[in-house]
Amino acid sequence: MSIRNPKQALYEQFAIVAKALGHPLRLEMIEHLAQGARSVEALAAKLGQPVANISQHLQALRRAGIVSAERDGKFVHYALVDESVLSAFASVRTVAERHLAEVDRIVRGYFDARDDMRPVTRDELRKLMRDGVVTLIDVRPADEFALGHVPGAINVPLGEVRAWSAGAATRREVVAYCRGPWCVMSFEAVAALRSLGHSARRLEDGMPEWKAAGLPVETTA
Amino acid sequence: MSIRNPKQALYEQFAIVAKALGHPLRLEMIEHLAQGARSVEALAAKLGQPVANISQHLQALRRAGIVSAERDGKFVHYALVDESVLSAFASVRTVAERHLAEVDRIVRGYFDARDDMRPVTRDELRKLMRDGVVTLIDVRPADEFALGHVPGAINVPLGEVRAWSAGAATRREVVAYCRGPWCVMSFEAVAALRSLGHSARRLEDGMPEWKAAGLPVETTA
DNA sequence: TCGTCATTCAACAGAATTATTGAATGATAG
DNA sequence: CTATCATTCAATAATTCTGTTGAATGACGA
Repeated sequence: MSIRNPKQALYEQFAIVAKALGHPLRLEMIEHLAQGARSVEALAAKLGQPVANISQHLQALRRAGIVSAERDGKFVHYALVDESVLSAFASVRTVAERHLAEVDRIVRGYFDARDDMRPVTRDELRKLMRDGVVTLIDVRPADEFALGHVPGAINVPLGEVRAWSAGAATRREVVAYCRGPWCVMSFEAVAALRSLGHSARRLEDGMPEWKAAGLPVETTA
Repeated sequence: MSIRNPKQALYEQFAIVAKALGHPLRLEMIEHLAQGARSVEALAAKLGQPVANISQHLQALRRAGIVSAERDGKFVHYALVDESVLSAFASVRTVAERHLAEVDRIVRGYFDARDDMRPVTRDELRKLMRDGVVTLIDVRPADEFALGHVPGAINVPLGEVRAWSAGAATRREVVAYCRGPWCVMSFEAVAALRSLGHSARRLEDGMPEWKAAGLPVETTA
């Protein structure tokens, strides 16, 4: 190990990146950062973690070239360096989905119990939106919605779904989306809406994927 | 940490996969396995590592759903479960190449010193081969060559490049490839051939990428 | 300048990962 | 059955990773 040839040195660099992805909290942080830049404190609040812990994990991600930091007054805003990070996240997820039995178990035991219908694909959604036959709700918190959402979507944060649905016609189908294919909030929203007599489905994935597919994104200035 | 919601449980599963990729030796093992299935002993010999160490790393990879094991008599052959692993490897590598300054340094300091010409792309190579104007050499060991190589390639393991080149016309351009874009052997082969007066270039990547692109592969039964 | 606030640092204990060693297992050949 | 061989297991020590705590830094506003 003392003498390293250039090839091993490269593998070590690649391993730094993979190792940085190898912690559940850091993966969750990446999914949040995929929605847009965040300050340390904001991230910590989202994840319910001590600020110092989040700060240290962010620095691990920065050393791995996964996030970039930009100081803005008192705050330091962290953001994903580019979409290659999401692509790495996605391929790791693909391996896990295909080959880890435990993933199957978790997904079947929790998600499917609440969502027995096929999710809506992006293409389907675009057609449904063009035809004006569905209401699209973005169940993420307002700040994330403001930073970028699917054109035509209404922001209904998860906690407000019940109240919002009271004023919505039950005959019109609702499509819900949030942060990504495994984001729990859209599952919860769909479950709540169904229990209230609405017809509801999930979008197959969420905002970062929508943006990554090159589809238009609307922001609230 | 004691109570985990399903979302966190999923992140933990994804982290298992990423963590398994987070070790230089395991990455090197994956690159070797991308050439085809290998026994524990064969892998250990290739990497110059104790068998027990390789065995343990293989089991770590197996727990992460990255490799599969198949017993054949006394031997256990390990193989990558599917191409999703290579895609994960590739995206991790992409992140590192784009954002880790150290990768730049290593590549510039070592590889570029020996290879100042553009590598040949896959499409270019197919045209050159169709026109019959280049000699394509596969500088991997014979066993890897036998398991699958680019049609029309000649197997010239790295150690035999010098001897082989003596009998080859220096006027005909040589293209060399090996295990992948960072495989050292093709760089070394090109450097050796140039120092002997040949015109030589590297293929931009190697065998697993060729196969992954859906291009034809020839095997020696 | 001072106080406040967001972030980082430093130090610590507990946990996990790693390479090594030697013994145990499982399968084949004689 | 026994010997042999490939692989795995178990135990160990060294190292690294994690989360927590409290103090230090850096920037802003009064």
